[in-house]
Amino acid sequence: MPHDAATGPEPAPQGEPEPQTGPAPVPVGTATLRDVRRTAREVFGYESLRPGQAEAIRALLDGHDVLLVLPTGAGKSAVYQLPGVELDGPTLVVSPLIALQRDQVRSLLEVGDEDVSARALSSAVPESERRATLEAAAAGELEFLFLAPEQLANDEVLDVVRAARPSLVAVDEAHCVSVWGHDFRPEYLRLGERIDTLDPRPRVIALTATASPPVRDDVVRRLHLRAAEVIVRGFGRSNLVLEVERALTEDDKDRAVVDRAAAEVERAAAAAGAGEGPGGNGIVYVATRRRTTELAEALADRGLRAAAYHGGMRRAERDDTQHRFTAGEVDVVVATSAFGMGIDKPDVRFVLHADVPDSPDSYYQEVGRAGRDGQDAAAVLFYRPEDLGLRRFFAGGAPRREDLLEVARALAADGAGRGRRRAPSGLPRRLARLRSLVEDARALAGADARPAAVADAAVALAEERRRMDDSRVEMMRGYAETSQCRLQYLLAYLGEELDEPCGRCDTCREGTAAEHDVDAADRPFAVGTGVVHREFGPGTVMGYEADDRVTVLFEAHGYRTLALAVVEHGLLEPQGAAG
DNA sequence: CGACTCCAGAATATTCTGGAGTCGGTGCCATATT
Repeated sequence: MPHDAATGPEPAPQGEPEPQTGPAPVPVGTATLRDVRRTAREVFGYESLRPGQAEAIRALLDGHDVLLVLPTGAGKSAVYQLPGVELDGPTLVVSPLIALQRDQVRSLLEVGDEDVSARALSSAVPESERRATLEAAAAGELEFLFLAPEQLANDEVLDVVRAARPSLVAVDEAHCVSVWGHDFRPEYLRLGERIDTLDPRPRVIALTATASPPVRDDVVRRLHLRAAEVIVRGFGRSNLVLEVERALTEDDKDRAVVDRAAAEVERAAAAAGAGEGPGGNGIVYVATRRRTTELAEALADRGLRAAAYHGGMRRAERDDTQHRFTAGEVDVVVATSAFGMGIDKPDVRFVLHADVPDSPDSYYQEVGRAGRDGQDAAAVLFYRPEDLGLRRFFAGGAPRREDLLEVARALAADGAGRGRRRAPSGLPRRLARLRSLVEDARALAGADARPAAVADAAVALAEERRRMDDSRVEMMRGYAETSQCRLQYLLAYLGEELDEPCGRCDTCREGTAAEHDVDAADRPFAVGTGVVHREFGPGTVMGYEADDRVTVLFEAHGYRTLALAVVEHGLLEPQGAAG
């Protein structure tokens, strides 16, 4: 399934507004794919466009908005850089991290072409430089402007961007829209509406390396992508050797992690020494900041060059650790999920998870940092069922109804005055992050609904999201406990069918995967088709587990793995069939 | 949900047990204080 339209079989998760596909595509300017290929050669020095790149660029030129899901290292940046240069007007690049913006600006400036100007705008930029950037953008002298979505909440910045009349907006790491937008960084959910205020409305391309079907759907709808083309290029990574190691106690688990890390480092060094391998180092992911330092010390006691990394460390120290990792000066970085975005190191040889992550989405994202050079890389999850507790805690946290009511009242009061949208006046920070949720609830309940009704709808919506998050944790449990091929399991979750077991993961090596590899013809529903459950409502078949269970993504209940026996009892039926 | 800390109290003279309470991830920005 390399290429599917946004209107394809994917489910509409959660009771959110319909995607705003808007008018039919209108070709942008007169640039052709041939022009782009010439720019690729002459300006950027690319020999040719790779699979996915040409497709995405052509869709953009034809007037489509695009969501491109392409593995890291497959040249995502070029997909906005090339049309950015080719199209008249500047390109706005929305990027989640200041460090990432710096890297991207640097790599563009290294192209060394006078037409390729690039600057970033953030709180880290000194005032004088900020002025210069705003003036250059307003004067139309800037080809690429990088910023985080929060910058667009600033009216001065938004006005300048509007005046610059960008022809293209690129949203990099676009899974952040869905993964972070709902609570952590709500400005991600405002992006779509901010882009809509630009006149003429630019083309939009969203780019990410990892997005499961509901995440893709969420990104398309939240960014208000128009005439959207969703282009997905292979997740399949046959060089990742997946494995799960169970432990009874935390101490046992940590010992196993240290042993394994030491063995992997030794193996990589030996292979490099014998000229038979690329060398390289690895990452150990943990769930808490505290454990980063604990495990890094344990690894250092083993004689490894180990460093800790988490979001609470000082900027300079984080940068230093990341640099030493990239330069191969440390063997292992022990990190929370803060580590990784923007790391494009080809020879990461192993990614160990000392604690289970919150979802297969996160897990794939994190193990996907290993083996980008195509050489074998180990992805080992050290698993205790108890560790899922912390993940459930993070997934929990329902907002209080009284808070939702307060936000609903503030929104209702604000809605009276039209004109440019502003943050509801006087809303404390604590409540500001509930705003998107309440706005979604208002869209469902109707604009005229009373605040109390909106608050009720928001409670229901929050509950639905919590079920979704909880079900992702359960899917992670499913991964850890499955006896089928782990790669098949992960890829099925990401919406991609792998016909045969990978033959390399632990369950394949142990033979349990083969036992459960069932002929597709014996399955009651094809993967990707719509079904209706008597209790859970409509959903989409995501995959099969063992030979007696089916996993369905329900719109209102998230992922559920059901015994196939329920089909015989009529609990689960094809969509459209009469109940 | 579960790991950890703190403290009271019991069993014994320093250590153990259990209950209560706290904390746990990801980053932008603005603002106040050194």
